[in-house]
Amino acid sequence: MVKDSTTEERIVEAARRVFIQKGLSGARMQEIADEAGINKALLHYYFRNKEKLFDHIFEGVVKKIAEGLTLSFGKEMDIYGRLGTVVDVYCDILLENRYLPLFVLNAMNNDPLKFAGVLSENMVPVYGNILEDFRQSAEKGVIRDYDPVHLFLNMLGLIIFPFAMYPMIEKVAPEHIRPFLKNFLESRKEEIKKFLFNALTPLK
Amino acid sequence: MVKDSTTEERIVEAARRVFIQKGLSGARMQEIADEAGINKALLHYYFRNKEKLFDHIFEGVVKKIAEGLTLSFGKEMDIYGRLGTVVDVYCDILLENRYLPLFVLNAMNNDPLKFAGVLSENMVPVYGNILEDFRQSAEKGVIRDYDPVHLFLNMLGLIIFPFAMYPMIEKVAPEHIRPFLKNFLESRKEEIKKFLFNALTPLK
DNA sequence: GTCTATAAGTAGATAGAC
DNA sequence: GTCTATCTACTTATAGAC
Repeated sequence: MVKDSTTEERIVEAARRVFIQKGLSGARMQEIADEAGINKALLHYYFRNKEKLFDHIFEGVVKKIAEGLTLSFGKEMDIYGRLGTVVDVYCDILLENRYLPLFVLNAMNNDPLKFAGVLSENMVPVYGNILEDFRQSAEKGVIRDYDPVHLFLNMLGLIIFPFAMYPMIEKVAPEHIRPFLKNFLESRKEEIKKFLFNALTPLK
Repeated sequence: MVKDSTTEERIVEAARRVFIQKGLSGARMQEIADEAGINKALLHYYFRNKEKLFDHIFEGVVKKIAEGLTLSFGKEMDIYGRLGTVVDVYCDILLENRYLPLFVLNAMNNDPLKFAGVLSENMVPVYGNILEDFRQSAEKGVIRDYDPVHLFLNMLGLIIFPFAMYPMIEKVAPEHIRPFLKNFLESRKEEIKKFLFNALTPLK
């Protein structure tokens, strides 16, 4: 509980922690209130009900991810430079919060029609960009010929899945291998790029 | 509700459907009872409480996955044949139930210490096998030189992640592209193998 | 084994004082 | 804005008849 911040900010931070870890149905308003150092009534004063609070958190999370990715799109690059940046930025985001993938997937799974709007609104500009790059690069022969959608999902899987698994790996890892785990996640960036680029580079 | 099966069987089937879709905290005993065509009291008669019922379902799901994978390990093959089989079998399992990845990940996330035992007990024999194969093949130069653990996670990400995303894609897809979606998932098998093998095959 | 009825506890939400 | 106290509804779990 950080004291020099507004009540609303503290609520949002607390709610983010709890919702991200436990999901909508698993989270308790009481726990969020405790984390924020206030009481339940005040949660309702600021956000009316649990659902609205969750929606607010979800939108914030998605916007932050999209924003991080968009910022990395400024400069002109070839496809490999660009994908390298996507991998790096995405991994950095996930390194900071490893529960994000499950959080987003679960929300989408529970109420797709509701959250699809938020997600596509924010992510389509980013993703559409990459897809178009894949298409053009394949045409020019700069990368091997894959279906762009498959290729795109392959990349997301390489980046996101290990982070989605990580929280559980971390908790069940025997003591003597713990020190290696942090390095392991850090090294994923380079490993993903190596693997991805090997699959992409034409034989010629 | 299938009539010619024991009550316990119907409970287990109903519970599997509901738990897999909604998770532990999202599932309601009432809904499971309704799905099974019985009443709540009977659930408790057979499984004492919600937690024990969930544990039973989780173990069954993990065992079934492990079993499917193990069966495919009978015959001798080179690494590419073997990985091809793993991809095919895994995809077939996930095609039948696309909610499986999220279900397992969430359970592990909620209570890692509890479910780690079940998971490692069943999966380590299978996964250890593949890891060892990676190690030896890299040594022999049959595949490129990757860290086996990274490589293994890469493969899992390629296979599992798109299926984990699929339920939501399906529900938000506009009408006119629906017909393509089923084919898309089917075609993942071949796309994964193509991508994976391209990344693995040494340049020489 | 299966049911109805109900107990016991929990969670989200509100009323109203300060 | 923030609190305490409380309401209402829901959920798991049990008691007890058949």
